[in-house]
Amino acid sequence: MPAWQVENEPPPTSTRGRPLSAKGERTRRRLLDAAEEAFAEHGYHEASIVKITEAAGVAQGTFYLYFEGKQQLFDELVADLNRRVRRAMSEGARQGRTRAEAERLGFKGFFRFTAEHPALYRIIRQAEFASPGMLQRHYRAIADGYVAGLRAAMDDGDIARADPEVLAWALMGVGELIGMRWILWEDGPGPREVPDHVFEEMYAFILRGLGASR
Amino acid sequence: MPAWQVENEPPPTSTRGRPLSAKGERTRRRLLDAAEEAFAEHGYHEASIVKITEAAGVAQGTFYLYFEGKQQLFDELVADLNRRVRRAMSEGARQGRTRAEAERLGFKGFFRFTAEHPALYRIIRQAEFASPGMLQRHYRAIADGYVAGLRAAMDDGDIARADPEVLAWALMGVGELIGMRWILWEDGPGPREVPDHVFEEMYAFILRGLGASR
Amino acid sequence: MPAWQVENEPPPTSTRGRPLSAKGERTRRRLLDAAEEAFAEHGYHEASIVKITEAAGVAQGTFYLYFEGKQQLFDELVADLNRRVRRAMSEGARQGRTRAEAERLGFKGFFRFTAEHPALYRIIRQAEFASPGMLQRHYRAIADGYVAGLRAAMDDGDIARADPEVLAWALMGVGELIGMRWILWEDGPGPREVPDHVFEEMYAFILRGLGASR
Amino acid sequence: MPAWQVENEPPPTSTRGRPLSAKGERTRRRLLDAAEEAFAEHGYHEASIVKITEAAGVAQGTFYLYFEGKQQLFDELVADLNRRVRRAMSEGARQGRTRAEAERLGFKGFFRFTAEHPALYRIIRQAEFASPGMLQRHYRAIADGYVAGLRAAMDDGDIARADPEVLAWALMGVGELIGMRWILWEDGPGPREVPDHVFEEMYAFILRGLGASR
DNA sequence: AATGAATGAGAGTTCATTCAT
DNA sequence: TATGAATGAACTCTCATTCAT
Repeated sequence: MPAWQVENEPPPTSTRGRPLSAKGERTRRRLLDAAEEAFAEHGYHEASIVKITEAAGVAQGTFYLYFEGKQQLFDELVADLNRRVRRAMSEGARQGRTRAEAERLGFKGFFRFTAEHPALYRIIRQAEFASPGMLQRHYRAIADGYVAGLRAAMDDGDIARADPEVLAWALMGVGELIGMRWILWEDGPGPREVPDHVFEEMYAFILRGLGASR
Repeated sequence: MPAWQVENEPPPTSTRGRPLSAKGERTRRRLLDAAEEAFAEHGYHEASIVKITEAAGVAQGTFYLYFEGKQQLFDELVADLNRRVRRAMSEGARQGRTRAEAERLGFKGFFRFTAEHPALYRIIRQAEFASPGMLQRHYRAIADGYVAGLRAAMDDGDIARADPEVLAWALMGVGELIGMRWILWEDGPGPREVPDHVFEEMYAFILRGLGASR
Repeated sequence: MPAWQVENEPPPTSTRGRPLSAKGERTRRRLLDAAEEAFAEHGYHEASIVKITEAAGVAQGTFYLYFEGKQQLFDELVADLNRRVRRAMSEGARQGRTRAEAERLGFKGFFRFTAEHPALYRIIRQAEFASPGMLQRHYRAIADGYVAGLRAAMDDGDIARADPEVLAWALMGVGELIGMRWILWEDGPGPREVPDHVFEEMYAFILRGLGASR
Repeated sequence: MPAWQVENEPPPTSTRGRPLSAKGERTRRRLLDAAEEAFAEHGYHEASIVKITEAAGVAQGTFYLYFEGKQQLFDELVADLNRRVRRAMSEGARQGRTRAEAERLGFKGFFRFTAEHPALYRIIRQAEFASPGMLQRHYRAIADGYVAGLRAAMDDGDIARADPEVLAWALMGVGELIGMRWILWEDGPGPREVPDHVFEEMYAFILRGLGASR
């Protein structure tokens, strides 16, 4: 029941389609990291190629050896982040010995990831305009994971029967706004997780909402 | 208990101190409407002043007679929309004869408004970068309404005791993602409300989650 | 028999379609002139918008108030030059009292124009790649004028019967390479016409070739 | 009287002084061929080194082992094509048993070559800006061939006395525009020669124009 | 002999904003 | 109150060329 199982990603290639040398792969990674930070800090439009390449320590032209353009880079970043949250959620869930525990840890995984990568939120939210297709794919992929988990839980009688699609989006919404409020907008230095009591209150709300037998 | 009661602020009707003539007010309104549509359709950056003034049928220079710049226009739009959703929610709530009914109708009001003004979502979500301060104010104002309502309901024993701040953000999250999924992303022509069964499933989830006594 | 009669051109407008103010028309003219010179001197690709606007004494952005882009400017220039050569040829021809004289003066008109506007050659020849469609239109329009004139001359028995389309292109070729050799490539300052004896030798060749009765 | 006899220059086969190995020569040839096609199809500026090396199947850096730069490559291509047209014309002429026949076949040779190598036209015409010096040399070399042939014909009384330089450029012009119109611009697949009747009409025009005794 | 990652100047174009009218 | 021509900085992207391997 690692509901958000992540497909294997293809090895990175250059714009011309050739596989990358070790050095090339390093450069590409530097660009991706710089871009993630720039997009998260300034937003899609203000994060210029100049800023990104400067931060990565390469020339402007170099950028186009590894990405087709700004848009494609952004898309790739969204896909990458999506893969990574889902992996974080799955890995969290896998730790649980009971299903109930697994679900709980999946949620925790989500918050832990967003605490460590606030860029997730900030990049995803821009996708509304910068890359609408990717945005929908992102939510869809997470929703699918929830739907699968919820359906299994219903079949086992762990939670009340209800439309899992509706519940899935409700759960995502809860996670999204709680995370936004207590992780993203909490200032001060360093990564910060959702405070325990907030998590507990939220999780209690969810369990009751789902009609959990326990 | 119109929880999101809107302060009776006068709509801004002056520029550089001088009050606006009737004609001026009309021009200003045309610009605001054009901007709302442009921002919603193209996003903050792609919605250029040229596009906006063209749609409003005025010259580019005219724009700067009514607004200090693009940013200030956007801020004003966010504030305006915020006022309008809150009024829609309050008005919904006011129709209810019991508190339970009021809450339910408040929620309905929110969905009705977003169905009629998809611009709300699309503009709010951009505010993350285009106007971070306004974004927080927007959510804060809605959360405050929920908090007040929830607190009252707890006091009356209608729902279980819990941290109303957490619940408020959870509820907003549910509304946001359900609306996004079933209003914003549902294509086809014309405004479209959340389907009934989705609303019911969602609302049942919420009631259970809040521990509503019925 | 002004065979290259020129259609009336529409009044110039701005990019947004509005008719131009007097000042606007002056700016537009300055840009066109600067562009003609730049294209003729440096060729399509080397003639950058920066060079053109600098020569015209306006900012880069101003360019786009009057033209959609570099390509469209170039096309317009080709159309403009085409119109002007044809007018020069027609006006030459109109001076002649007999048809024979008219033809001769039409040819003279062509050479006079190219002497005064070497840009014609240099711009037309680039059109091969910069704007293939315009290039064909240019030659076609001139050829049509020749065909009409030749047909009339055949009907009157002034020249031998032959395929006028072939003859037209042959005549254009003669004019083009003679002009290139003796006008364009002749250096030294100032405009320079084809030397008299060259013109006479060339024209004798043509008359014989056409089987002119005298 | 193979008027356009080509000097027996050895094809260039060295770089930086060192003679080329067999493999090197093959690579160099591949680059030249790729370049001819690229220049003909896209024009000087659009034919990038990337496109050329890609088409040739070598790395970008390899290019600079064989050529000093784009410009020099282009010059060499022009020289090469010039040599080849002239050879084609000479070889055509050599087939003729009488001078008259030789001249005619020389012309035919020109058209046959351009039919098989439309790149000739397209590359030459770009030379106006890409390599002005080469352009003049190209026409000069062909004109010289015509001049020699015409002078000989005049001495033999085959054609009327006239300035051979003027006639030479007139003839080149005729060939150029007829070829452009009926070879280059005739679409459809595959190489295409000038239609017979066009050739005949054109050639009759030329013979009359030259005052050919036959 | 060959590679291909890297460069950086320069291209065309957009756009918020100003200001003389 | 309204215009719209003009600005110029900033943008994304291309490309001939170099050079360490």
